[in-house]
Amino acid sequence: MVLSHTAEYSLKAVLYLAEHAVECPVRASTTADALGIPRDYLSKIMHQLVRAGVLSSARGKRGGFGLAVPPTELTLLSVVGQFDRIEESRSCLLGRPECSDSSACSAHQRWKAASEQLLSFFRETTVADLLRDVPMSA
Amino acid sequence: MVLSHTAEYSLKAVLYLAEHAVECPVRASTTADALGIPRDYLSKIMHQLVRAGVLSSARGKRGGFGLAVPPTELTLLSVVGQFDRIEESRSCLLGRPECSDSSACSAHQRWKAASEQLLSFFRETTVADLLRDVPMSA
DNA sequence: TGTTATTCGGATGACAATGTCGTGATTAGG
DNA sequence: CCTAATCACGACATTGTCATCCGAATAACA
Repeated sequence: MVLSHTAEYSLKAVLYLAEHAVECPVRASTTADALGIPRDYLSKIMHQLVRAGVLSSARGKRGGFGLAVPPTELTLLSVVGQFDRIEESRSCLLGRPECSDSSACSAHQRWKAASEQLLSFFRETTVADLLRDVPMSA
Repeated sequence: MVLSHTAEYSLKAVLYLAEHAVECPVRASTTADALGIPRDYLSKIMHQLVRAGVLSSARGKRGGFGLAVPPTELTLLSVVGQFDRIEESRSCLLGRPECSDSSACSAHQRWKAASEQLLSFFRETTVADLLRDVPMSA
């Protein structure tokens, strides 16, 4: 519910590359097979991450994908945000444009707290944080 | 992002009815026009809420829709949950089935906190809570 | 230079979410 | 009883997401 399939795939792939693409680039098909994601679709997702500056790619015989940013500086938002617009979580749950801190509906405070916490999770957690102790089996 | 269009429509409609359908039922088209929602689509959504026991309906000349449950006892989850499966928010952000409190990835704690807070917002907030002081202009 | 492995990226299809339409069932009021 | 108003509900159209296919472009290497 929170993340689309595409966004979840992108996050899994980035984590996989952070682990396996430290020396040389890793092919898209290798990544897709390891994670159980459709090859051609993941390829497209990774390509989009390249254009966003998150991944780097190399064509040709020993080509593949790798991180373009150190894991400690790569937030989950910069990955997932390419596909799901989680920043634009409405300030008002009901889409009222004028709902704000000054002119708030009574849900505003509680809703803001919940949505802000979700957003800050993606904004403050880095890829390195997710690699501490887990081998990312699947 | 958090709610689908359908779920957001349903919540808006319920709040509108909670305010305007206190005496007599309110027509679907009136509600749709007031909220800027496609008429026939909202009609379908409200009908689904009737079958779920959230709304009551009356056919015929002076028919329309009204709440079937007092606003103080109607949680947002019971409305929105008819359309979006927000309860099944994955325990692990990456869909790892074995990720749990005992076998947790390093994101688990923070992710759990954020998603739990979101869920409890919908589970504990009632329609009455959202009506305190706002006229729900749009 | 030619072959091969790989990314790049457009064309296309499957499917679900969203939105529209039309017909029938039910009720109020003349 | 008749008519207008309204919900009930399935059929259809549109749009967006997810996924596949295939032909380039590119680079390593013999």
